[in-house]
Amino acid sequence: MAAHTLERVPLSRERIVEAAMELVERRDMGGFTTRGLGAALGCEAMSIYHHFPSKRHLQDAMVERAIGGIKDPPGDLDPIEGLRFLGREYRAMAHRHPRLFQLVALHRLDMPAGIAFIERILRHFHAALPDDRIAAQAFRVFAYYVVGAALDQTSGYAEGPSPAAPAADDDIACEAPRLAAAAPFFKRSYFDSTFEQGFEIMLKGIADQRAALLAKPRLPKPVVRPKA
Amino acid sequence: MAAHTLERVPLSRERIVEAAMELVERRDMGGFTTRGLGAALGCEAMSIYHHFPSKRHLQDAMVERAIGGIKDPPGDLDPIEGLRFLGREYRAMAHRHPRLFQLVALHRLDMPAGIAFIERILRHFHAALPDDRIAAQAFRVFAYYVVGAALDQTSGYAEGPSPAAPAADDDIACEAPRLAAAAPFFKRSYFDSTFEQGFEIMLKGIADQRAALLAKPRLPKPVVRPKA
DNA sequence: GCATGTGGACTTACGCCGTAAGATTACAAT
DNA sequence: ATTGTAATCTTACGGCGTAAGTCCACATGC
Repeated sequence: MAAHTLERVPLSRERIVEAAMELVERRDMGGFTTRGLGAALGCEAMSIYHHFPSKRHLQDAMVERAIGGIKDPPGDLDPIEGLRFLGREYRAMAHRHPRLFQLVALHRLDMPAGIAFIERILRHFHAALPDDRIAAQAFRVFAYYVVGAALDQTSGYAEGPSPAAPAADDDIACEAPRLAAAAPFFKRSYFDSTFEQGFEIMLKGIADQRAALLAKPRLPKPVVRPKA
Repeated sequence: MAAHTLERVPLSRERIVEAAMELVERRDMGGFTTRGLGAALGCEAMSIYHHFPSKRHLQDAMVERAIGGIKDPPGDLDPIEGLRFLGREYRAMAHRHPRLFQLVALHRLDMPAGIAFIERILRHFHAALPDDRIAAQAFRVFAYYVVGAALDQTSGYAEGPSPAAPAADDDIACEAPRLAAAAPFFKRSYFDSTFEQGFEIMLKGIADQRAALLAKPRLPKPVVRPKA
C-alpha cells in the first residue's frame, strides 16, 4: 500500500506508542483501533502485534508513558510544597493527554512508572505525616480530589461525551434555574481557579493534620472515661 | 429458543434497563453487549432496538436510573448538613452500582434525572453560599472529591481492571517501600474512614467559606495600598 | 366467523473490531 | 550463494452494533 521503494521507517515500541497517543488525542479513546493505528503508522494492523502482545499491553504502555512524563519537584522543597507541585504536575499531565486520561484515571497503576510515581508521592506524604496509616489515607484523599478534578476538566460536564439525547438548553434554564445560573462558571475559563480553590483546601487539610500530628508525638490515647 | 407456549413476559424499557443494570454488575461494563442482554432477557438482541434506538440510549437510561435512585435529604436540614447527606448518598449510589459507575462518572449529566440532581445540590450550595460564582465553584470542588473517591473505591487501585502485565508484589515491596507500607490502608476495609476524612475537610472548607462570605456582606475590596 | 392492520419480536446481513495462524519478505552472517 | 532470523503482511474467525426486512399474534371492524 505505502510506496514500497521509499524509506521505510521501521516500527518500534516507542514509535507505536507515540503514534497511538497522538491518534487518541486526534480522535477519541473509544474509536482507537489497531487498524486505525496501523493506517496512521503506514503498516498493517497485525504488524503492531510483533511489538505488543495485545492491544491491552499497548494501552498500558501509553498510560505508563503519560505517567512517566510527570516531573519531579525541586529537591529543596518543604514536603507540602512538594505535594502542591506534584498535584499540579499530575493535572498538567491530564490536560496534555485529555482523551487518554479517561484510561489513566480508570487504570490501576501497578506497573513500573505508575508504582514509581505513587512511591514518589508517598515519600512526600510520609515526610509531611510520619505515620503509615495517616500518610496513606491522606494520600488517597488528595488523589481523589486531584483525579476527580482532572477527569471532570478533561472529560466531564464541559468536555466529555454527551448522552445520545441531551436536554435542550431552554429546558435547563426553565426547569433548573440554579444550574442555569451556575453554568457559566463551569466553563473552561474557570477550570484553573476552581481547581486551585479545592486544591488549597486539600493542602490546608494536610497541613492541619501535620500540625496536629507533630504536636502530640506519642500520647497513648486519652480514653480515660471518668465514669462516676 | 425459549419455550414458546410458556408465558412470555413482554419487553419494556423498564424491564430492559433493569436487566441491563443487573447484567453489568454481574459481568462488567466493558463486556456488556446487546446480544448478551438479549440472552439474559430471553429475546433476540434486535428486539431491544424496538424500545431503544441505540445501545447508547440504553446506557443513558441506565445512568439516569442510577442517578434517579439518589434520595433527597430531610427538608429541615442545615444547608451544609444537606450537602453531607447528598455526598454520602451519591457515594452510596456508586457502591450500589460499582461497574456501572465507570459510565456514570464519565457521563455528562445533561438528561432529566441528572439535571434534576445537579439542581438539587446547587440549591443547597446556594443556600450555604449565596453567590452564584462562589456556589458554582464550591460545587465543582465538592463534586471533584466525591466523584474521584467513588470512582477509585469502585474501579480504582483496589478494585479496578489490572494492566495486562502487573508488577509482582515482591518487586513492589523491594522497590517501593513506602507503597508497601501504605498498601494495607488502601484496602476496602479502610474505604469508609478514608472517604470520611477527606469529606470532612471538604465540608469544613465550605463552612469556612460560608462564614467568610456572611461576615462581609458587601465591602468593595480593600485595595487601598497606602504606598508611602 | 373472517379479513385486516399494526406493533413487537425475529432473521439476515453488513462492515467494523481484536487477534490467531501462517506466509512472506528483508537482511545479516556465513 | 545459503541460511537463519526478525519484521511485516495476508487470511480468516468469531463477536460486535445495527440497518433492513420478515413474520406473527392479536385487536378491531365487518
